[in-house]
Parts: sequence; structure tokens; C-alpha cells
Amino acid sequence: MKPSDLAQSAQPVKPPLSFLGLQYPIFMPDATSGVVRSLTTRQLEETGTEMIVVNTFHLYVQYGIEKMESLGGIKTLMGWTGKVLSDSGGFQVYSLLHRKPGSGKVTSYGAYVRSPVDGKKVVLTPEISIDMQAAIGSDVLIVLDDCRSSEISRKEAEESVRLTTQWARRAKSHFMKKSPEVRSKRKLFAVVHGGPFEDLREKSAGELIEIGFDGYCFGGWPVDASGRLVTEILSYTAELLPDDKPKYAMGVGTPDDIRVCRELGYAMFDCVLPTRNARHGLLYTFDGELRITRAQYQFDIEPIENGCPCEACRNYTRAYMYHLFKASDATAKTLATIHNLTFYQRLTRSLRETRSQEKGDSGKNADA
RNA sequence: GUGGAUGUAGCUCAAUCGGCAGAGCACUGGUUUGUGGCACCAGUGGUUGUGGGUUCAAGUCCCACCAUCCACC
Repeated sequence: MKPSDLAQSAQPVKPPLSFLGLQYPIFMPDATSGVVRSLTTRQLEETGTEMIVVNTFHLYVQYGIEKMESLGGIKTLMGWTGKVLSDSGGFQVYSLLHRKPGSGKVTSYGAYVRSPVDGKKVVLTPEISIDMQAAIGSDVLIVLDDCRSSEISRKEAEESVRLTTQWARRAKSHFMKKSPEVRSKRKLFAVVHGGPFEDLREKSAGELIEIGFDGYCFGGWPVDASGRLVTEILSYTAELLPDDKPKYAMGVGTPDDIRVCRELGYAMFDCVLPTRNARHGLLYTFDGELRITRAQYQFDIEPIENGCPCEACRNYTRAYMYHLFKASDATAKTLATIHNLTFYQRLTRSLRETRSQEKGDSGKNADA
């Protein structure tokens, strides 16, 4: 089914438009190791960001459970008053093993990876991941999953689903042993795998739904080798998931990809693109991308985007942004990141309005 | 004025015994999708200071000139 078809056949069922007091869709910048690169926490707040993604693997390697607990969790450490979602570390297991084959292994017990920091062996199990995420103080925890590349064989996809379900069950069970006080403040999400195979996605989603989670993620790589969103399988998977729970499209994506996934029913997004691209001089606007390091902007006295309320657009010209990048000053990255994240927040807010209008809903069933 | 050193891409410098003139930076484009990323990929750019000479062949050897730097009068 195409996104446009889906939009037209919008069901009367109204999924909740809010979560943790936030309205959908939510875009969460990646603050992988407890910082959105090149931004202070205050600057991050000013972009309109309400929730961030931190990474269990990175924080586990750097601190471990006890030290993170003694620091009072990532919010205290960062001085962040917004919400926090912690990724389980499943993606790092994939990306590190993928980068250096033989540097670790995955067994049914958990994942063994060599730390990219000091080369020490790191063991990540579903239970350890939950404990670490509890120590981080996340509002949303993700169960450890067995992430694979977008182009995998059926056999690999089957194994990924099998392990992910098994780990999800253990993670849930471990989570339920936490005190009611701890549990009540946190949500637990699971990750649907199965690669490009519809029946495996169905099996994965079915098994996870049976275990029962507060939200479900589309796992794996969301784009194909040529960088195109895997819309078909994203769409298929979204339909397998309950509408009264948030659907999180992990790693999505470009502004267009987010628009598409929102139409498919996904409510939550995170992606490195706005932050990484900002650092490399690629700025987002509602008129498209703008590579500010191009010579054509050297004498351009317009702001990055007219009407954008961010610090960069309110105070500086494209010419100055060009200058800052050419001067290789860190301020270039900071202002560019502020702009891109402000843009992503404006984008998702515009999608909130669009969707509620399409549904003949003024957003009144949203939490304040 | 005398002696010496150096002149190669916009910049800093390579180039074996004389054998297809190169690199880094800069410049110009591009890539990036649950962040080991101040990253990566590609491209433009040359009458080797000038003029002669030797040689099959000269950035390289010889002569003159010019420029710059150093030392000494």
C-alpha cells in the first residue's frame, strides 16, 4: 500500500496523540553519549526539543551501572529537564561487529563486543541493558535486540527475530522485577525485526505483542543500499502494530522520510541526519537542503531560512554561516545544529497539525 | 659591493643516477538515516623565476640574468 492510499483510507480509530505528556509525532535528536554534539543542554532546549535519545552501550562502556546510578542518571548529569529514551545498544552490537568482523559475537545469552574506547570486552545482555537503562533514568527503555543490515538473508532474518523475541521476553521479565515505583515512571519498548520478509515481521510483531510492551519499534536499517526508505516493509509492519501504542521508526530520517512514516502511522523518530549533517554544513529548510559551504552563499545576506525562529536565523546571514564553516570554527557546527534541530521540531509540529486536521480532529484528545 | 643559499600548484614542500611533475593544505562539488564521524569520496589547479646551452631526453647538468633570504665588507 502506498502512503497516499493509506492517508485516504484513514480509519476512524483514533490513536492517542500524546505520550508522556508529549504530542505526536515526536522527533528525538540523538545525544548518543549524553550530549547532542556541539550543543549545550540549554541550546538543545531552545530548539524546542522535548525528548532525546541516549545510548545504553556508550554510557555502559563509559560508566557502567553503579557509576551512572551514583551520578543520579543522565538527566542530572546533563542538566536536562526533558524526556529521555535510551536505545538498548543493539544497534552498536551490529555496527561495531559490522565494522570490524571478528571483534565480537552474538550468542543467545547476549552480545560480546570489544569496546571502541579501550578495547576491553563488553558483555551486553537483555538484563544488563535494562539495568543500565534504569540507571540512566530513561523515560523509555528499549529491549536489547539483534539488529542486522538491511540486506540480509532469510536465515539471518529468522535468527534475528528468534533472538530478539527471546531477549525481549527476558528483558520484560527482568523489568517486571523492578519496584512498582521504578516501573510506573518508565515505558518499555520492543523492536520488531524480520528484515524485508513480511511473514517474519508478522511473526516478530506477533510474538512481541503477545509479551506486551508500551510501544513498538521498527528495527533494522530503514533505508536500502541506495538510501531509499524501505516504505513497503515499514508500511506493512506499522499495520501489524496496535494503534493505541506508539510506533517508533528508529533511525528515520530525512524530512521526507518522516513525512512518509508519519502517514504510515509512526509517531516517534530519531535520526543522526540533522545533527551530523549540520556539522558537515548541510542545512535543512522547508524549501529543501542548503549546503552552506557552497561558494554561492559567500555573499548571501539572507538568513538560512526566513521565518525560522532559531538563534542562527534570527541573528546571522548565510554569508556568516559560510564564513564560520570556512573558518573551521566550532560555532559553525553549533549554529548549524541549532538550526537543523529547530527545523526538525518545526517539521514535526507541522505534522501534528496536518494529521489532526486530516482526521477532523483539532488535537483535543491530546494531553495538554 | 663580495661570498653563499633558495626559486616547482593559491600556500608549505616532494620528485632516486638526467627518464611520464607529485603530496598535504586551500579551492570546487558530492556523501551521510536506532552517531567509534572536526569524518569520508571525488574534482579543478603547472610554459618547474626568465633567457640561452648540453643531451635521444632537463625540475635535475652548464652559462647569463632576475627575485628573495643569510653572512661579510
